[in-house]
Amino acid sequence: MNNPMTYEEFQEKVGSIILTENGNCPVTPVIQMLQGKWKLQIIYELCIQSPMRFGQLRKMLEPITNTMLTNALKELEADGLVYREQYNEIPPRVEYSLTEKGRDLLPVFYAVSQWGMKYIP
Amino acid sequence: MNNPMTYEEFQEKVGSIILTENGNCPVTPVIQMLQGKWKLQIIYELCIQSPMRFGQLRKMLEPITNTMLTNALKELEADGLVYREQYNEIPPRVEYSLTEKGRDLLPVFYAVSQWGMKYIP
DNA sequence: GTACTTGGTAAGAAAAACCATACCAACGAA
DNA sequence: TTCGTTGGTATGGTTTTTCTTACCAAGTAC
Repeated sequence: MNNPMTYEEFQEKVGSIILTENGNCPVTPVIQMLQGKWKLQIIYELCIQSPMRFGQLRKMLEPITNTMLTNALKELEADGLVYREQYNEIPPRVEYSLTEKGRDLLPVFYAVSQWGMKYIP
Repeated sequence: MNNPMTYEEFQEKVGSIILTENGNCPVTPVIQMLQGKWKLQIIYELCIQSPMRFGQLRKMLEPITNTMLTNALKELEADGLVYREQYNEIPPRVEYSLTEKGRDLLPVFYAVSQWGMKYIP
């Protein structure tokens, strides 16, 4: 991918890669899953350190609010990207980590960061 | 990436890949650039066929409105992903195509679609 | 018994994204 | 002269997302 492709080469790759057999785009639902102001940053923090407590995450993501962090984590958990472990202690302790499904996004991040390093100044 | 990594292996990859020298995340701005209900679909259509006229795109993306298509295309053009060529004819003719920068997103789409094919039922 | 801790909830306001509808300019065809 | 064409713009309304603020439960330290 370092030499610019011809348009014909590009077309060929697109046809075999982006389209699945039934003609649906598998990219859109993934991007939708990662949408929202905080989700990527949460995943990013959990890449760097895992597990992390709720309060730890909140401090890293300042100025995120409880509400937003809770909602984003719930959705990430519902999508199977994040695992939540609750300990029966007082004051409460809850730890979040990436699942294998979440960690498998690494090649995506790799591709994006390659692009970003080329094009983002 | 077909065999699950250990967490240590994962950490190592993250450290060398996702972080740029200055410590900023290059993933977030890319995802932000692709956010919005229509942008990915526009890029997708332009992958399949390029160049495309405004009206052609609108028909492919039905039920998109003029306003939304115009806005999305403007932003994609401002981000350098889409090229707009206007011809001095009546009735007007305007053609849109992907730039090299836009086409270079292909590895990203590839990585995403690999993930999607593994995890999206 | 009072204050402090953590990991949240609840309710409503503000902001952003999105949509519906109407309109326009300029030329060619009828 | 009127209609149809294309690629938009303008305006205002609805819906979705995000933010603000206040509150809670249950222990522990003082």
